[in-house]
Amino acid sequence: MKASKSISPFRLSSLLRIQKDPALALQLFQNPNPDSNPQPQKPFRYSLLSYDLIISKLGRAKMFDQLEQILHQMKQETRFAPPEIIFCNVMSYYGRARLADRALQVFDEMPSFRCQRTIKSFNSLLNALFKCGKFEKMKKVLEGIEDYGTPDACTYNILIKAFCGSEDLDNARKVFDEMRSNGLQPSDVTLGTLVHKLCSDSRVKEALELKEDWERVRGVLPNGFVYASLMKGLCGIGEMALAFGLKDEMVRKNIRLDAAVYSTLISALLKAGRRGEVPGLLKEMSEYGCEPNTVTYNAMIHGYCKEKDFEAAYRVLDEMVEKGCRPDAISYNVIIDALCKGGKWSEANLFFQDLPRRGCHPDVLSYRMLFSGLCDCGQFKEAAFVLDEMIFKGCAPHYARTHKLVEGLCQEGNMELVGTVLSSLEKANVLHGDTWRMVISTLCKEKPSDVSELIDTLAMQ
DNA sequence: TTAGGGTTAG
Repeated sequence: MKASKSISPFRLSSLLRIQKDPALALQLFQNPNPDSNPQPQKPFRYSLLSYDLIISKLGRAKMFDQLEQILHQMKQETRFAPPEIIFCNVMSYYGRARLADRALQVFDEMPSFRCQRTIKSFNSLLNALFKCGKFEKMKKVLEGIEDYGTPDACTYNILIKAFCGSEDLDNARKVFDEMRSNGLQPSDVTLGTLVHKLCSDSRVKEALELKEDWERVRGVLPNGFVYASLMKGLCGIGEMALAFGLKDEMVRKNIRLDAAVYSTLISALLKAGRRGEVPGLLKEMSEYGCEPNTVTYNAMIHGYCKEKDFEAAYRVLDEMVEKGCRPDAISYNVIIDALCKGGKWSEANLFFQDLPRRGCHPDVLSYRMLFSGLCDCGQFKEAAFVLDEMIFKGCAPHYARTHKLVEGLCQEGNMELVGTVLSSLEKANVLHGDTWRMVISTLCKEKPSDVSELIDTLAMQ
């Protein structure tokens, strides 16, 4: 039998780059020569690029345990010292996943990878802590900033964003002043942060003035981030014509239009009942070489669901898959919520059960929406089943809904299921005193003999 | 993918 040729490190990185499925990419990384005959004697020499690619794929897919394994493997490599950017990215993934301790751990371990920490990785850690809401830890980390370099524009932008997010505009202003006194010019990123904050506080007029001033006085050219925030703010106060005017301004000034700008406008059109204008906008988007992404499709799904046009929403979902754009939890949650609110609880339940086949794992909101919908539709048995599963998956339900479920079951006289639900809630530590009192009061009225049995059952859990 | 925007609900 002819021996098959082993894959080269270069070939592996090319294959990893085009593999969209992170699980398959990991399989490929772990076993780059599955058909090799005989099996190679020497261990595979992974390139730094392959490490970078697999780490980014696992990070984006939130496959953190596998990512840690790859990091551990990379630490054993003696042929190279990994570049700082890999660790910056990993901290960024952990920040987005609200895993502050893991981000801190990565930062602490960088020297053991023979990687020097500069202000760049310091900024990544700072931003990860901010995303996790760990403001006290941010302060503590900032005390040691001198060990890693001088704060740069990125450091200041993170701090401005953090103070804006915690409504501490005085400190945001102080950081801004310090940035300038240290000779650093505010950038389009700084502008984007401030405009976003003003718009989310409904101070759209001030945001527009700021954008004009910065462009005229400081020469800061607003980018797509700035425009998308302004457009959303304007649409929110009913000034859609002005929002569309900003899009024209972007074209005039040759500022790159992107999917976020169009997603904002499509969402606004649908909220305003101007569905007929959406296809034209999609066509224009395509003419500017800009493809719809998951957010654009989600805006359409939401708009069609609001109109109870579920067929159109399903068509968008199919189109996404056809075009290689992966639906996310929001795509599905919007449909589940709308089906429930439209009384189509059975269809919502079936759709929910179908999620794993569609390659999507329900999140806490998927469970809460279905659970709430089933309670609202009076489908208490189904709701109890979903509750059990969501608690098992570690997703906490809202008190008002669980109370309504138990109340519904009490009214139906299904005390056996009440017992099961109460023990599930107790196990998840979300059994509220009012719910408990309501059950006891119902039992005392209807079946006093069952009270001690229920207490015994719960005591045994 | 060291910093900034756009889609769901609550």
